[in-house]
Amino acid sequence: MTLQFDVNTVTTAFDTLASAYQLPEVWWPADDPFEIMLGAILTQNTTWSRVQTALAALREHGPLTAAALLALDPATIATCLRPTGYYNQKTQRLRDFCQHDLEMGGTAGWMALTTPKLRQRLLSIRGIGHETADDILLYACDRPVFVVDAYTRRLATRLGWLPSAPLPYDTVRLAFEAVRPHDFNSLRRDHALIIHHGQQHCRPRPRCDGCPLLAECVNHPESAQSGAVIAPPWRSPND
DNA sequence: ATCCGGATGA
DNA sequence: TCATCTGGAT
Repeated sequence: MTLQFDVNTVTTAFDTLASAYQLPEVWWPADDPFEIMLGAILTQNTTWSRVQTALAALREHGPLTAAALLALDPATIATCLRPTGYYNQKTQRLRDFCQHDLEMGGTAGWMALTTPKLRQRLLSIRGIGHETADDILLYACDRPVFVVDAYTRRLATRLGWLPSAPLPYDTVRLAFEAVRPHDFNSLRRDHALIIHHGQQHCRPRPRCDGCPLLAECVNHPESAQSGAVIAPPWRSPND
């Protein structure tokens, strides 16, 4: 199929989403950058509400700082992280991250690095992959990066922007960064819009009723562009 | 490709 | 009961 990934197509879609959804002014609320970093690690493969529960539980045992968290018994941390799932794994990851935070000299140390160096350093930490690193860059460190998550890939594939075969993370990130504004506020909004849209309509099993992007979705029969498509894979079993 | 866990809502 | 959840390491 012919892919359409040009600035006009992408801009139109984001503008449509922005008109369709009212998002909270602050998408990622937190008291400080360190708390955002913790949240970025804990939110892997879980819901945001469960991360909030876990962070609240951690706060019961002391301030959310690297030193205070490392002073806690790992079993205590694990109990707090239980609602987020993978609690043993995440306890280790959280402690690893706290160790790195201390070595960096805290938030000021992170902020002093250039974006490429910061990303490189984050990716070297066990438990921080591309998506988590970019969440931290964008939301904790105010860097203009486009975060690529499962929602992004799913939406872009269904819209006909990306091939169904998975592309490397940075390939997708750079493709979006080439067509989106390079300021962190815009990119935060983009990410928030994609997540919200992915939860409301473009779910693993899509809810196309009322989807604001129907007209631009090559995978939808009612779309003006539906001629470009292959059989929508998710329609085969039932539905 | 598989493992790592459990809460929540439909 | 089933689907989904702001992934990463092996």
